[in-house]
Amino acid sequence: MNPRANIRDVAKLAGVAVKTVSRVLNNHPYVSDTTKAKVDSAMAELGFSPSIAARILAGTKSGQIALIYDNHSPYYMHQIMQGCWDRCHEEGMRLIAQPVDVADPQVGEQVRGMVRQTHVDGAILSSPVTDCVPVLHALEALNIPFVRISPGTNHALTSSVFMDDMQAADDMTTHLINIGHRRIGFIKGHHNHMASTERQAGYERALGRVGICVDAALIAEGRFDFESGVAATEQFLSLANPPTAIFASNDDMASGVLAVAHRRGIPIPQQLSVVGFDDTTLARVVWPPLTTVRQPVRDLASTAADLLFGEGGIEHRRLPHELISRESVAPPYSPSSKKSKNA
Amino acid sequence: MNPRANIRDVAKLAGVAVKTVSRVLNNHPYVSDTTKAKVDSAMAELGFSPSIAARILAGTKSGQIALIYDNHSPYYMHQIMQGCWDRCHEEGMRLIAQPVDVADPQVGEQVRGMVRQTHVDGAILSSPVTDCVPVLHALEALNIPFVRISPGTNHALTSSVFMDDMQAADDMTTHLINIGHRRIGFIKGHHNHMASTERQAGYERALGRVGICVDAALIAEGRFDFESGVAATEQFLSLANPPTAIFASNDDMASGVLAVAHRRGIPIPQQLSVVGFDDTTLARVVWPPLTTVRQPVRDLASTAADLLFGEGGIEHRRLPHELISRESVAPPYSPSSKKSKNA
DNA sequence: CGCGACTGTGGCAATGATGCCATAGTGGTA
DNA sequence: TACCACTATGGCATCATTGCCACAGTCGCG
Repeated sequence: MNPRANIRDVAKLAGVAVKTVSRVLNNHPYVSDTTKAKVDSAMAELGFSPSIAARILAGTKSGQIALIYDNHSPYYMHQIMQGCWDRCHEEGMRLIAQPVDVADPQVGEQVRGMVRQTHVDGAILSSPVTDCVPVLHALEALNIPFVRISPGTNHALTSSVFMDDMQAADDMTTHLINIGHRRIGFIKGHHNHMASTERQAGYERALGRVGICVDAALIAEGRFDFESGVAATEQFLSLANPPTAIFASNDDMASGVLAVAHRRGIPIPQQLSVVGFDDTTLARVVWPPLTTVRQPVRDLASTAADLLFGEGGIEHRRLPHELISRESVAPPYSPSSKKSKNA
Repeated sequence: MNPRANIRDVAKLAGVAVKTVSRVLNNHPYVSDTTKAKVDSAMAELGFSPSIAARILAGTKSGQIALIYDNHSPYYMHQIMQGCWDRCHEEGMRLIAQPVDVADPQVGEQVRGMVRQTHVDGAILSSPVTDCVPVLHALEALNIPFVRISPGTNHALTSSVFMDDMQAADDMTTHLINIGHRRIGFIKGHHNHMASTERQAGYERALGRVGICVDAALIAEGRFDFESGVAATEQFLSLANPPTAIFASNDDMASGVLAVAHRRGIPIPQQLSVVGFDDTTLARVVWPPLTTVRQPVRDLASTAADLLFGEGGIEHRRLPHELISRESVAPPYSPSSKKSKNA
């Protein structure tokens, strides 16, 4: 229990060379079982743990990877971190979580400094950093491998993991159509997330397939937060011919829809159907629980770590989404006669 | 833009000794302005950034601190991280976020290994790690400074930042009493958080002050999550004489109360008042928005970092809480006659 | 004028682990 | 038998920076 035993102390106690201890630490193949046992017990006795600093300095790998993010959704990031962490832990890697500000003009320089300082072996990028050009340039220049979670552009550049946002939005929209909705409001996500565009495209594709024209009045800007969901809903409900269902691009905004509906005394889902996207915890705790698309966030993150630790070839992995039906959807409200009117 | 310029390259280009460059890097007092300028421009030209690995190895400080946590509330942790991060960033420190499992018998050993490996200069502990004995022992043995956020025990041990949980719960309970409530259900927090006990004590103190007996049937176990809020509420509402208000020890559980009420068609706040604790984002996005106690989480975290960077004397800082009134509270429901009955 | 305090700079050892090369024993094979 | 490949281990330089000590010049003061 020496406050700071080093590899030399271990070597002395075990009666072997320093280099041999190093081999044991790194699971080098050519070490006899008896030697390994001696070293292991010496390490245990001294309470030894290797200094990453020295390892970085002497070796070529640091055993650390960075998670670079700029996402303001706590639920989402919590899951991303867990997924990365779990996989890193299994692999004996250390994870360095690095928040950045993609709008900061210095962001590339900042990432570069971080990588140079910490000597991380690789990086995982979470949206919207995945499409932040200065960061991508910096990482390419540094020549370290990185994997992107749900990138929107440059798919060929690096390995990536993602889900099919367009198909998922299409599925959800189709679900609403099948139930009978014809006027479906859509709240876009933050414009700096590529997924926003994809989800909108899926929404429009589904409408187009059944011959419903896209009505610009039924598409609102959003920023993935509660407040923008509220604003968009106010806008929709003030229309002469308001939608019978609202599809928000994430659960936070869908909660905003619910809040406005509650305030106005609009029963959900009887008079207005509401659906979200992501299936964060939020979707379960609001009232009514939200029908939403499950995005396998944690799996995306751990798969990203997988790819980073893997062979190194560029690989793309699509993970399946799932439509989660809860209680926020019902057939459209019809006072008496059924008149469906498009555009 | 050499991929890896080192301090020697900088020294050569600037025409000074390596040691002088080191002084500039560390803002050492005895460096002339002209020398500093030469060195700075050389560093800029080479795109130099110092290797923390070498710095750690050679020096006594690493410029890194650890945030050790085991909290399953994404909102809470998100704010804690932000607060720590902001303050560290200002100070030029690197923050290493380290999730642990306080229930793991190995947790002490794990923390010890982490500190030894990363050479962190100090640590910030978030509840419930603040009261995890193996971790406390490990950190003491390692002899590094650490600050605890909202610790429940051993206040003398280290610096800490906290709020007055008991007083806050007392304030909230008193608020409900003042509005007219006499039967107030209380949902406890997770037993491994010391704040749970404090909050319960505040609740009981407030009741006691106005001569209301504590009714064991009106106190339910909880675990700080949505589901336990649901369970506790079901239990309360099945009583012959159910409470007219429910005080949940955090916002997640309060959301559980709302969900049950909505499902049963109980109008809130007209027939049941609901209050939470923490004032996380959740309190604003559920319906109706929750009256709750604002816990200054982010400030707690940045203050913790402050204390860690500060003089080193043991110091305790209490941050103020605030009662946030929203729309989940109203006077108790009285069908016709007003009969208040205690115990 | 001489001494001490302060300012500004340089040289060298030390930090803890790995990379590369060397060495030695062992077993199979032409 | 000689040779080679493979297993198992050791020795030493090396990574990039800081701590400690030394040294030179300047300034103020008794």
